[in-house]
Amino acid sequence: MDKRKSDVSGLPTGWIREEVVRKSGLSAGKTDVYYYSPDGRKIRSKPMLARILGDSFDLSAFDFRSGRIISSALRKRMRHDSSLVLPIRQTASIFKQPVTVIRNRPESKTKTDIKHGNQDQPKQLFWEKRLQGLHARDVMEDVIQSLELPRNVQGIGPDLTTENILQSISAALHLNSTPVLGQNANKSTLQKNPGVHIDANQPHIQQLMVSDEDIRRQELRVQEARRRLQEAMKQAA
Amino acid sequence: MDKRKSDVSGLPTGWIREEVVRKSGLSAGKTDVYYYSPDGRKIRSKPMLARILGDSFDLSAFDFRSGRIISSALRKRMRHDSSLVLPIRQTASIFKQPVTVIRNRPESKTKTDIKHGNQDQPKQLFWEKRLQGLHARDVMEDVIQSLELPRNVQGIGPDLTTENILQSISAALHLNSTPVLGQNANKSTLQKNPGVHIDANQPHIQQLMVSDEDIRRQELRVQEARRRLQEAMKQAA
DNA sequence: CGGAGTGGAGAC
DNA sequence: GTCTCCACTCCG
Repeated sequence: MDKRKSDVSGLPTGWIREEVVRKSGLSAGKTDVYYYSPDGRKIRSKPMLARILGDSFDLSAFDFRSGRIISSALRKRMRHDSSLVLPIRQTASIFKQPVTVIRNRPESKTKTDIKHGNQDQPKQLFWEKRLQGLHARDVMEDVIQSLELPRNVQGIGPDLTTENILQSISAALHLNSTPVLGQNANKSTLQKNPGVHIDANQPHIQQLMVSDEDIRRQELRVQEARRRLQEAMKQAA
Repeated sequence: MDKRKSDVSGLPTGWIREEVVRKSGLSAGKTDVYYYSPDGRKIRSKPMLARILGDSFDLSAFDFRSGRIISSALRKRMRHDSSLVLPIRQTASIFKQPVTVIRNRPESKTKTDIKHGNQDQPKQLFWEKRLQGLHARDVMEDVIQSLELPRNVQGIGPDLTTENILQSISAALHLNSTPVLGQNANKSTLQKNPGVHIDANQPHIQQLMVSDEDIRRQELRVQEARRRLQEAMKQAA
């Protein structure tokens, strides 16, 4: 069968994404994307998804086809004919605030300008640093310890904590529709001029090799964890 | 029961169409259409119908749901990108004949033109007159006499024979999905400028009133015919 | 009658 | 042009 199911990074847990290739007809070869809600309902479009999730979840940046959060969702709004659009400031943070529009050049010129370049909201290069000093705590108010990173995962940037690096990787895994690889430029180039050389779509780690040995070691770890879980469940039964 | 059976104007004689209304579930109120072949088989879809009729009957313009020939079936083909479509003349009678396409205006202009107005094949207003002088004959080569029309069925048009009027009514009953009423404009207006005032979707008769008395008289005639048939079958048995 | 699968109008 | 979304078909 030409189907694939997978978890969905952009939705609450329990949602499943399915991709079905059309096998015949005028649209043969095209794919349809479906979601299954935790209670098993099949969802065939974003409006239908919005109806089921209700106000509990903000879908404005959710891309139905890819199943990911796309910050460029904004781009769509900017394509409207500016003469028809209400005078609304076209940025995300204060979205829907009325503002005054002043037009003193031909409309077509204005539209051309808007089209150029990346329409995403600017992103701070090291936004993770704003979270430094904040900690999740358990019910006893004790700080929850962070994960440890493998030695070959090397952060790139000024005074990044292990948490910062994890935040950076986590955000990339959630937001990217392209592979998450890390920074391509070498460390000294990056430190000379981060504003120019850092790839803002990649996490702040050096690119690294994952060897067959790494994969084998991880498999063993998973097997061991499963064995212990099995043990624990036997004890409970 | 919510069923209706009727003859099918778009199929060879002997075929019966049935309409069944769904009574419950998510699709309550929707109807399913079935056909019964002359030998009693139940047909549930157009592909199944095509398989049974084989090449003997062209279903391309047959609309399964309504049971009628839809000349606008052509419209679908005309929407394709003209650059991808084989050079085929887009008219019904010689459909699928290769022809040469000459383009000497911008393609967008051509497409815009195609979109406007009715896409059905043009129809001669008085095509029935081309059949004048042709007669069905029985095995003895004698002309089969036409029906007589009731006095209140009045033809509208130049020198229409009784046969012409019957042909016109018959075609309308076969092709229309709307009620067959006759011409709405009055006779003198029509004769002044038929090209403007004739409704090509209606037969060439004046609209007429059918009274309760007409209906009663027709019922009596049918009852009499049935009685005579019953008589004849008794004689044969 | 349900539902997978496709068609196609409308949005972009 | 391409894509989205939902109505519809067809068969279980």
